Amino acid sequence: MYADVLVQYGAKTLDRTFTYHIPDSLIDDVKVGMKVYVPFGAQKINGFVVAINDDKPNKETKDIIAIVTKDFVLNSELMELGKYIQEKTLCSLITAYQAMLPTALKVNNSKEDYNLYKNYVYLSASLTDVDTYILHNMRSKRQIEILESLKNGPLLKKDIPSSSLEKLLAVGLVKCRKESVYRINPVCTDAKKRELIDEQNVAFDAVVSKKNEYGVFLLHGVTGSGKTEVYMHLVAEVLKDGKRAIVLVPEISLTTQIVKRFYERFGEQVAIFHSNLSDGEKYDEYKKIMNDEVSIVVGTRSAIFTPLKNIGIIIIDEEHSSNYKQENNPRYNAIDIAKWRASYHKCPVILGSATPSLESMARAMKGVYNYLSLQNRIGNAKLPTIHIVDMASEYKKRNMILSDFLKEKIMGCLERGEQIMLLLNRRGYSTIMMCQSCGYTYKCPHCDITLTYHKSSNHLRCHYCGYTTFNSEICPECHERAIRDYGLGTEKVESYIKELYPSYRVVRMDTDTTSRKGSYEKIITNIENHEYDIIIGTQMISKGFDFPLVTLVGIINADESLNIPDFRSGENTFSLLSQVSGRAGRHDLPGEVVIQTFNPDNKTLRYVQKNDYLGNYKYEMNLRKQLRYPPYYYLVGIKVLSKNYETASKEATKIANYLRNNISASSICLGPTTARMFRINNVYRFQLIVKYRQDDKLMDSLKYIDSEYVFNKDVNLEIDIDPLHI
DNA sequence: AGGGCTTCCCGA
DNA sequence: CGGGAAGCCCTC
Repeated sequence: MYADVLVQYGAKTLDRTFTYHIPDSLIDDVKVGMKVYVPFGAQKINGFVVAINDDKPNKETKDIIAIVTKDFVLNSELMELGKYIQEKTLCSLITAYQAMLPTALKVNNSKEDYNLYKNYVYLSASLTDVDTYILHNMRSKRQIEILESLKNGPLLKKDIPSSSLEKLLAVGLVKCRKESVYRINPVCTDAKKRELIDEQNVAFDAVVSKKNEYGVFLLHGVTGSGKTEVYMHLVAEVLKDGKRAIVLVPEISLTTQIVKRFYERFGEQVAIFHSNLSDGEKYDEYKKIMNDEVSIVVGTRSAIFTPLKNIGIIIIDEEHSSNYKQENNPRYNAIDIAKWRASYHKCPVILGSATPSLESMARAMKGVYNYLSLQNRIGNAKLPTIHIVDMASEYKKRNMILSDFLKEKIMGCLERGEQIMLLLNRRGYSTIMMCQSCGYTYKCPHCDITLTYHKSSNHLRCHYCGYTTFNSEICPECHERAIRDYGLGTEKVESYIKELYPSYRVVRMDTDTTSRKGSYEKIITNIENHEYDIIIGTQMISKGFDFPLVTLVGIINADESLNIPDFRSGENTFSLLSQVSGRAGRHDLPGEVVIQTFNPDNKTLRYVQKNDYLGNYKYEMNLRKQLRYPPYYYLVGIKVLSKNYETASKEATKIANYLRNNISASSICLGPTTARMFRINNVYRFQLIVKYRQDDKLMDSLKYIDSEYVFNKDVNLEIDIDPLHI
């Protein structure tokens, strides 16, 4: 027998199988989807079996040396899915499989055992023998106590004093046993099920009536309308049929609150899966899923690849989030994967959002998706009142961070003992360092970007290549002592707020304060317990949070998001601001939102103020139509990278010419232009954009140019199909 | 990807 | 002539 094996390296040059002979000793054990150890040239490396057959190949073969992980096999559904990812994202097949596997099981990983073991002590003699021993040793109180306890089940070795244990082992009454245990053990607290109300029931029934077929539902529900409760009811319904469910959330921060609710309701039936788990934890959860010990997986993007069988529903919360798209190879979108898997299992996909992406909404309008809507907040809660403040006049009053209006609102809130959230979508202290005298700014010598000031270490750092230099107060250009920081970061806002409200408790939530394991959960608990009055944060505070005492949301600088030069900036700003506004007044207390901006008449902001999703949708759709952007056109982004400026430019032009001759006449190829970051780490970057509606030639043309550069060491290509940013 | 074989360049 | 870096090619 022979096995077709993919080798562990992701290089495009190796994107094909190699055929190995399966030695007799392994013939019964080698299976498709297994990791094997093989000789490869002069090396010995890991490979991944994708097919087994018995025709002898013309070429000479070597023997598979060993099986790497005996108890792990990728199932046939996921083997198929890998091919889809390869086809869809133009990555090598092994890259697709690698992306689907947790670190512990990745093909290039040779560490064998990720199990966590505990030592147990258990009775190894008959109860009669034990009781006889007890009768004869009445003075050994400690030993008797242990034996009595062991009658009810094994104990942890570490809980037994070693002197007693040694004695009991010696007389042969007990034995030790090493057992693998799970690191995460949820507890079901039997939280009582909340009943669904009117709109929720309509949505629920609509999905249930089509629960045994593939279909996509867009659940458009305003913030606070109880989407999560609908998800939970749907999951419960699916479990009743003996099927299973995947629930995706966009970021780790959101898993915390949603996982808590799923644990409370479904307990140990739930596995959690996100990249903040340790390799061992992820391995454990993966194992639970693989062994059919759980029925629900809650997690971020990568959770879509977990080997859950018999899936009855896939739910994607906050479906508009850009986090579902992976920004490096393979550039897949979890929503596409969800649709693929749902269609494989013939079950529904639920896309939930308060601000659906234009793509999803357009599909719902056309009837491609089933449209479901939740228009009202639960209970008495009303949507918050939104104010827009013009910062131009505030700057004249020297109010650089907070307007008088927002200060007034904050004070009122603090006096009433309520909580405040302030959003600023930029971490760090300040954006740029500039000389006030000559206008010099610090730039990275390797990249096309200004350096960011980090106050705590007094360093200037490039966020792309990591270049770091000391901050000097003297301008290297004109030698004046006039270097000043401009622009706002969360750090700066935090120190300003602390100065302004010294007797109140302030917390900052951004990647810098939440990166340590557990710190995130801790901050959330502390906010829930009202140990903080003011919460300052980046967009991570915008989604999903439900704190009853938060009644005021302040957006420090709405222009930050509005000014990003991307065709999606309007859409993204609308959803960011709507989402964060939705944090205010979710329960009995009414909420208010203050948006600070230099563009008070901006259309997007006005739609946010009126809470007019549909108005914004129509406005944006009109722009997209005129500019031929999604959802009217599909996009492909192609980046041409080279250390040599001329080479990059020349090759990009060559590719553009090739494409113009080899795509459908209705498609458009733009460029080449320099990419937005035209130099990163001394690599020059040119960019092409293809816009198309339907193009039978495009994929083959892309594959062709991709293959043309496989062996080119001076030029690298990055092809992004359906990019979120260009 | 990475190891081995070939080539090519420079100092002696 | 020899060593070492650089390029090239192959891997079942």
